[in-house]
Amino acid sequence: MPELPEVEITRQSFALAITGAKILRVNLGKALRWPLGCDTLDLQGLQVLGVRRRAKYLLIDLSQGLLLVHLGMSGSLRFAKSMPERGVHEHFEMHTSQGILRLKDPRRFGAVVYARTPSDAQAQKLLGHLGPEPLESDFTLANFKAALQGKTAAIKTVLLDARVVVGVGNIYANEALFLAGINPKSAAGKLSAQRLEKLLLAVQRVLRRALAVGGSTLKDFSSAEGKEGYFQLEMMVYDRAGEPCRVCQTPIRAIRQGQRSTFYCTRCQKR
DNA sequence: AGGGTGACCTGTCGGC
DNA sequence: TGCCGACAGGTCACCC
Repeated sequence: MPELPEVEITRQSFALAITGAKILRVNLGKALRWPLGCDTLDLQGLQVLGVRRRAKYLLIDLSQGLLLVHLGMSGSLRFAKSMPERGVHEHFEMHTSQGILRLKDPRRFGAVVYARTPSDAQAQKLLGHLGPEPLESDFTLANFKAALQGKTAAIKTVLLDARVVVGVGNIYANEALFLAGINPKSAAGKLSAQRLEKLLLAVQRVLRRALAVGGSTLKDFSSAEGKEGYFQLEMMVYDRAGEPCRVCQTPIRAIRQGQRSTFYCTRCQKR
């Protein structure tokens, strides 16, 4: 489900409400991708200082250490004063003095990991290699160019590489390439500076737009308050195989790249 | 070192 | 109706 816009919308939807809360009790369901990294009792009594985002991770700062939350492919968080009984796919639950936080994740590719310090080994493994935030000032043309230098891999695949830029997943990689008029199969290292700049701006534009409309709700994404997103209504190519291009009417083509679906317009994205 | 693949896990959907 | 394969918003580990 979640790429940068969905993760950021999730963050915004509960950060204020949970800040200042005391952790009362934590319950776990089935195993997620990685173990919590501490006893649930260790979290009791800690206070939530705030919620940040790095790449597709939510960082819940605590009075001691922090929780890294990743939504994987199918995860969503919910925060509310009270909730019905925990469902089969709700594998993490945190009762606090200000409400209950729950992670629902049917596929269990997501995770909640406790890091006692920023240098925690698991935290380093997950966050240490991450590249620039696409909507922050370190995502510059010079950095982007340097990251793609000499790469022969297809630009679509490279856009999904978190060392190059974080937060861009399959939907927004497809959409950004369309906006930039770039063929997803083009070798990343062969794109001119001018075309790279177009792509950089397209990545930012598509992410900002998705943020503005609450993210994409394809199947079941919603914010921690239960609000759905509407970006799916504006998708130009993603999941539109065979449908007419919204610009030139050419049927959208679907191919596989790196075991992921790619969608593009053969006329608007020639090279 | 870069690039490609398999693995993790559950649910859903289309085709026969 | 039922079964089976393909595929789904991610990313790490491993191979060459």
